[in-house]
Amino acid sequence: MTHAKTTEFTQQQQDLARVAKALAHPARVAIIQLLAAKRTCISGDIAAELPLSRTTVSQHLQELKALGLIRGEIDGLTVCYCLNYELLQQVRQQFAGFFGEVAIAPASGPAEACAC
Amino acid sequence: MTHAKTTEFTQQQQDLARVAKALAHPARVAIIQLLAAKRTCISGDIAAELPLSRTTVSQHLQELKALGLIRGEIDGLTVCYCLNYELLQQVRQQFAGFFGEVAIAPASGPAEACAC
DNA sequence: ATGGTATGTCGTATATTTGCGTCATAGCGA
DNA sequence: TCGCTATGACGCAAATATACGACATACCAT
Repeated sequence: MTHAKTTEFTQQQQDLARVAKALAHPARVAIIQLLAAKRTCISGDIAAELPLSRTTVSQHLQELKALGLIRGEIDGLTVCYCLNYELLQQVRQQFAGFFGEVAIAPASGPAEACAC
Repeated sequence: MTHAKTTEFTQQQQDLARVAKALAHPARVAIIQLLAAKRTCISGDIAAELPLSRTTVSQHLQELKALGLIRGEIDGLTVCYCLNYELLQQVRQQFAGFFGEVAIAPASGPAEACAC
């Protein structure tokens, strides 16, 4: 009985893990914050603000874009990256739901054995 | 000017990335949800519910414990794993703050060039 | 003590992530 | 047209994450 594998992970769990992974690197957190703070969202400008090479920043941008969290529109020579606020709101709800389900102390639940 | 590295990542960004990484795997999301749902939080029981070997689940538990999100108390032969609700609340606030800063559409900001 | 059970640790193999240099592409201006 | 600049794509190396079997430990019941 030591390993049973009765259930698979739910879609909800996989979705949450996917978006969490997008935030699992300081560079990507910083990129999102930068895009939220500044109006000028040019890829090159972003790279200049981060302690990473332009190539690496571009990769992180692609990852965020693949998830749909940011959008990139070509504007002549430069590329304009912007946040996808609709999806961000959705993700915010996703996290809020998770923490609402998980972060509330038992308080007045049924008695249990575990005392920790 | 292509790579400048003017700033480092802030502590806030690193902290958020660290907790996000903890949620970046479906197994760890599932573990937290299990601990929140059930009162019986024995390591073996947890492993039986997941499509992973007991060893792997134990590793994920160690990762969560290292971050402080869960606590493990030895109870005779078995180990009682419980959520650290205080820290979870803190993390919830951390995410709420991040999304509050980032997920709100500009609406009536100063005019900008980018139309996407 | 002895055996059985529940758990963590270690070593290892594979997959993924991260970071960056180099190249290719594509637009802009002289 | 001819460079020049901004940017993504490709390939590679190092680091990290993931998964698991085999072993070690510790506890309980007999």
